[in-house]
Amino acid sequence: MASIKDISKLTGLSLATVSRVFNNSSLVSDKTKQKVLKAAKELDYQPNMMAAALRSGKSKIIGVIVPEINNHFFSGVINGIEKILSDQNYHIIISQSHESEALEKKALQSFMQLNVDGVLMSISKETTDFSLIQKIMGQKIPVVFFDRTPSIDHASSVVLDDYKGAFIATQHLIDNGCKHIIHIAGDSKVSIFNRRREGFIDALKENNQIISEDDILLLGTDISADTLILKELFQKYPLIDGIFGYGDEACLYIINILNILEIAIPQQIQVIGFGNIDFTEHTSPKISTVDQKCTQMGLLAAEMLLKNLDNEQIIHSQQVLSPALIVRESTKSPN
Amino acid sequence: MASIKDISKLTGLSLATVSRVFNNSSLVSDKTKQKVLKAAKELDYQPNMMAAALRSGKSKIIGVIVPEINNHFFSGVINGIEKILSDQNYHIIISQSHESEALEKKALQSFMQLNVDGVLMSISKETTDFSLIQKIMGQKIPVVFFDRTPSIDHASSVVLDDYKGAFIATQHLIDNGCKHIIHIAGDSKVSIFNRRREGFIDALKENNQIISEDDILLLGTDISADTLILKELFQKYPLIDGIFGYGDEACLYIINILNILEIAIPQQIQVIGFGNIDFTEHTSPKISTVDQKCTQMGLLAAEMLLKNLDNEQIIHSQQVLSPALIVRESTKSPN
DNA sequence: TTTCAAAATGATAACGTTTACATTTACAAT
DNA sequence: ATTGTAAATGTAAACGTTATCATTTTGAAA
Repeated sequence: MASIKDISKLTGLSLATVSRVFNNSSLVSDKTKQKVLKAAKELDYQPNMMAAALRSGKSKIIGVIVPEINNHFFSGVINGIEKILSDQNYHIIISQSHESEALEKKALQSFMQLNVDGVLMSISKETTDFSLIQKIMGQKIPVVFFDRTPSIDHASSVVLDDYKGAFIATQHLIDNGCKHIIHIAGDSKVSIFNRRREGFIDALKENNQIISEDDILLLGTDISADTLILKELFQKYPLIDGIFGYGDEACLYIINILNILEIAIPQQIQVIGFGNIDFTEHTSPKISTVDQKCTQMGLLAAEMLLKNLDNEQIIHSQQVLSPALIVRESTKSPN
Repeated sequence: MASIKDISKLTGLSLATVSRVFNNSSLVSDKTKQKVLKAAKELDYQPNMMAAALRSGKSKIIGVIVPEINNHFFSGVINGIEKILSDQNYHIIISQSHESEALEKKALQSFMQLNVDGVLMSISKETTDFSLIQKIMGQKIPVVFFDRTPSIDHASSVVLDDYKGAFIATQHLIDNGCKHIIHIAGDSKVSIFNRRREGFIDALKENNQIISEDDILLLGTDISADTLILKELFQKYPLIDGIFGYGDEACLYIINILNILEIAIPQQIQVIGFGNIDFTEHTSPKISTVDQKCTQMGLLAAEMLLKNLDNEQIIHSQQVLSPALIVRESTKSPN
């Protein structure tokens, strides 16, 4: 592999000037610049990131941690992140926490050894100890959280207004004439799922609808058991006419159960999800849902990080994105 | 950040011995080893990968390129890769080609600048020029391809027997009594989709079933247009009783259309897919499919790479995995 | 005690950059 | 012609490791 030294020899210029060319320093004449670039091409020179990183202290690597890459939402965020950072010649290293605090810690350790210039992350469900994250932040490495944020002061973050998303989804069902709506809730360890639940409850309250304990269900483990649960619920409350699921997968699952119970969607029961995952467009009926703006979240998080990479002092800011209602076939169109 | 130098000062040992401790060299006494480790803990020492990589020429980084991380199959492979490599203290850097030759090239360039020790990749649909890949292989950097392999001599690879998978899926339909099966084909630029088509054709031939041009369709762009196409096809050939889709998403799409056309699955038409993506278990009916052994593919590819990382001379080998039939509700059970 | 090999440690030069500082060159102003 | 200043280039020391070679220590055998 050719190095800067070889270019220096070939052109007769010093190491410093050659280096300056690749860092497009202003204090190098156009003539020598061309000479260097020509030699570089001739020798098929590839800059050695490791050496540059070692010397400069800047690795040009950004570490990204998500719970699972195989998740429509997170991979959408990653796409947004890539769009911004690869333009700025940053290398991105993606790690998965698989919702494990230990794996998340391991990834962060790895990032520190690799001397990443910044971190973008969505914390795992399990994580309760933020000391390592705070240590990294203490070392003046900018960190931006997206979607799932830790309870830490002075943290930069981009999140979705999950409360609002749940609220507009529920409001949509109410506007469509639903009088008795139930909610399939997500893991209460995840704060965003709790906020969706709150949005659901408040939308009902604001419309003077009554909610009982029975109206919020945790399903998704065993389809035959869950089918029975729902069947009994429908017998107990025959007026149920709307379901708001905490996620699109949950809706697919519920729709499956409703099909088994031979309940017509949206005629008898209207169903709305959360996420706007690709498959919602390909199911029958197509699922109404709430778009999470994943790509935009990635773009914003990356931009926020970039600002802190350039600036000397780190500025913390919190951004909240508004979700968008997507009406398809599993709910009626409001008149 | 504490360095090896600080440990050296604190313990009074030379840089060399301290370094040896972290590379668990055999020629360092147990006593000094403990002393060094204690000092390391005290100073919260984190080895600097960049420096080590620069000096040793080994970055301990493996580059992985997949077309899309948001794809059940590829993310499954990545999980397999991670399992093997993170145990061996390798850092994994994942890039997406998004099926673009240019982005794939960019990722490879990036890998070279980062001095990756090895590459695991599945090439993009678009890629026709393998010169950069060959250049990397020429530099004695081991490369292992998975799933989608280039037409290159002396390449290590792990692939699925897509032909066999298509064959057993089709055979399953025939065993279930299907007399007229059609195939929803995938992009002919992707060789694995072509092999699936061949497997389909050969299974029919072997069972003395007749195939016409009409029996292989390319759908998936416009659902109302495709509904019309299928409606006309079913009118022309009322005996159609089986559909083999090149992928699970295609099946979801087809099932959606069959629902619109009010055709019963599997009573009137049996449907089988390819991939065993999570959602196939949550649809109604649950989709019969072919498992692609994605995690196992990742495990094997990573192991193959590891062997070549240790060995001085690179040994090329090709491994072919056998797919497994998964029978669910969209096909009948064979008697 | 001496001898010698093996085990353990040390000194030091790399690896390929960047960068502070020093030097040279170019060229306008005197 | 001389000076002064800015632009361009050069020198050399770092960055934190590893690896070669040299040196010391250890401890068993003679």
